[in-house]
Amino acid sequence: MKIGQAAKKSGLTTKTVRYYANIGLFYPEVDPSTGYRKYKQADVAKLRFVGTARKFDFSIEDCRELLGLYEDKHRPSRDVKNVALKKIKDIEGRLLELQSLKEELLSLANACDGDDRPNCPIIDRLAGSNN
Amino acid sequence: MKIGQAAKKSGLTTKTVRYYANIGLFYPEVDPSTGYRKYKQADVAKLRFVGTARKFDFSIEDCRELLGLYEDKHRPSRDVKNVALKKIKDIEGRLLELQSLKEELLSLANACDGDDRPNCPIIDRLAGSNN
DNA sequence: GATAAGTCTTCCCCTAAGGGTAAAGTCAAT
DNA sequence: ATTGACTTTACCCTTAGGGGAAGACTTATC
Repeated sequence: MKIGQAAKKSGLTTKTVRYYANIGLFYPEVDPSTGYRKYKQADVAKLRFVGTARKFDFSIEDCRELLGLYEDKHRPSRDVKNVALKKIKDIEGRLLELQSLKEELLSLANACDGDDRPNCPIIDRLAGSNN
Repeated sequence: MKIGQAAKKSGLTTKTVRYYANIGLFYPEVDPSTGYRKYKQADVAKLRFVGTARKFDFSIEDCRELLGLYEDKHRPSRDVKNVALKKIKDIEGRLLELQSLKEELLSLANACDGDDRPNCPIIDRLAGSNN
């Protein structure tokens, strides 16, 4: 099938599908006479796989690795798990950072009257009255 | 003072300071004979202000707005608070997303033996056995 | 005054993951 | 043969700067 239908079936845009081919995430067959990319069912499965992995916040490079493991029917599940655990660590790090950021912003916002008057602890904090 | 010292005093890189001038976050004085940017103490304060705001995850455009409020000694604190509240909403959204992502990844990772054998619920999930 | 080191300038390319658009070639149906 | 939908490559755009080159300037030393 051509790229449009492969995109539709995989839930991606043609732009994204083309991008994945360009960066060599995997190479679809190419009709040499027209230059059109040709996608098989297995290719659509790979696209869906990558699309799902992307939703799980895996980077393209992670996806490249995961796709390799997906295609290797003899992979050690350990390898997959390691990729997942690394991503979990990453997410946990960001969670902590965002959490503390939110805390401090909340306490600043709570301390701010939010009225017509100019006095503002948020501005004060950003200006460095507390570093 | 010249850009290098202003950068040092504000804890930013010269690259960043120059960038802020280029995008018009604020315009330092420029010596017309040499083209050198000249920073005053007040400019360093602005740089520090922006630097701190950036650590709070405010975008450059947010910083532009906050800087305007910072300089306006008659701003309504409401305006500042609104910027902060919007950012808090934003962060909360990301927190929820990351949280649920982490949950699902964790349960997948827990379900994966992580040994030499190929069977892997993580791969299965990404391949769409559960959408 | 000359020269070397350090600092400044602009300019261009790079990042992640595509989105938007244009020009040109192709396919299917009329 | 023509129309309209689809495809191709190619270029610029996004965030917030980082890296580095080439040339101008400054400061210190001789």
